Amino acid sequence: MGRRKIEIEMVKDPNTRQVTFSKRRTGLFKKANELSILCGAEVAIVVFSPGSRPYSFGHPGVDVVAAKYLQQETEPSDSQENPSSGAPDIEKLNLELGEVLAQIREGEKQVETHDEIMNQNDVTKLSNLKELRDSYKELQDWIKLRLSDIEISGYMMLLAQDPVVGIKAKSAKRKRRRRRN
Amino acid sequence: MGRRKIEIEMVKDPNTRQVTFSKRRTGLFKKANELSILCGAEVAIVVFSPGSRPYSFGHPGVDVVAAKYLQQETEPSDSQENPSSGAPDIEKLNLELGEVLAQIREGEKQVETHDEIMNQNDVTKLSNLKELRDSYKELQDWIKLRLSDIEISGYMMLLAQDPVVGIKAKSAKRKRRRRRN
DNA sequence: CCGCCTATTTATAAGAA
DNA sequence: TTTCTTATAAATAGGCG
Repeated sequence: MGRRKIEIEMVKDPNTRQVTFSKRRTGLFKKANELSILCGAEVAIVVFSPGSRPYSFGHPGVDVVAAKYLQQETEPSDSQENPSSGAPDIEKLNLELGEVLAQIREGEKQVETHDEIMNQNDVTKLSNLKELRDSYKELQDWIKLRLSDIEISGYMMLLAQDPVVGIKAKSAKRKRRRRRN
Repeated sequence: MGRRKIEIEMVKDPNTRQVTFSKRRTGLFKKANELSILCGAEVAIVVFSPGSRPYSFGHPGVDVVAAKYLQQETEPSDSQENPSSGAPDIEKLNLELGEVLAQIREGEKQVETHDEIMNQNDVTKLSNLKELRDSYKELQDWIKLRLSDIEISGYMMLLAQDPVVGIKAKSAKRKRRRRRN
């Protein structure tokens, strides 16, 4: 969304990368804020800049969202389960993965004929290849998004050990008055 | 960014709200993914839908980002501090808050003359009022974004108790081979 | 809830301050 | 690093299946 289209890949120039990070981080937080307001959703974000500087956003507060998450993971049977993020349909995912692999293979085959295409000076095929590469990249992104859904459950299991109980926070305002039943 | 502009406020119709949530959550995660790729940044997001269903995104993994965050918060003196998210310039924030309050007052004064404006049938003033209201809303959002930066430090303190040690995950594939040093 | 589609609104890449 | 501006690329509201 700028003067010109850019590929979604590591920005090489360190300076430009930093600028891009700043601008996009702002955009990301703004989106998160809008999501929380529009839908009454709770959001928590943590980001590390290229220089490893931490940034974050939370509504109504990162700690609140985290606590809720932990609690939910601890007792998923009480209220309702969450197949969507806790355990997305693995079967379906595998199927989709299979399709993706097929498409990737297809793409590789085309890449092998790269030289041939260049010799043919066949612009049409060349653009086709580019499109394919793009769609492949999109697929990668899509998969990553789906996979991240899986990872989270592990993450939560990870933190669910000793929930929001017995904290010895020394600066934050903790308003933990809930116990797991 | 759609057929028509919408105000950033709770979407009333539950059905529409859910749809909006789904679409925007996808968009948010996509943005997060792009940010991580473009800038080599690490990102972790946790979201609760209006129906309290959890969703998340993480690159290279929520657990990784979290661990790094905790570690950094635990020993901030070693590498470098982070005034940007840990403790934004309170002084500056207060100044900006003051300006905002002034603008709000200004806005309220204008609102008081609302009837008068209507009687005057002065469209120009009316649109001015609307603009002002909008900018006010934007300011609120902006402030919330800034304030959220402050909250995070407390959150990290909270989780920093017992990091990534002694997990008993039972479903996800945990690739935890890290110990705190 | 997911996909597709289109008219519009937003986000943002570049460049300069 | 934040701000501003402008030209463009992207996201998404509303509708339909």
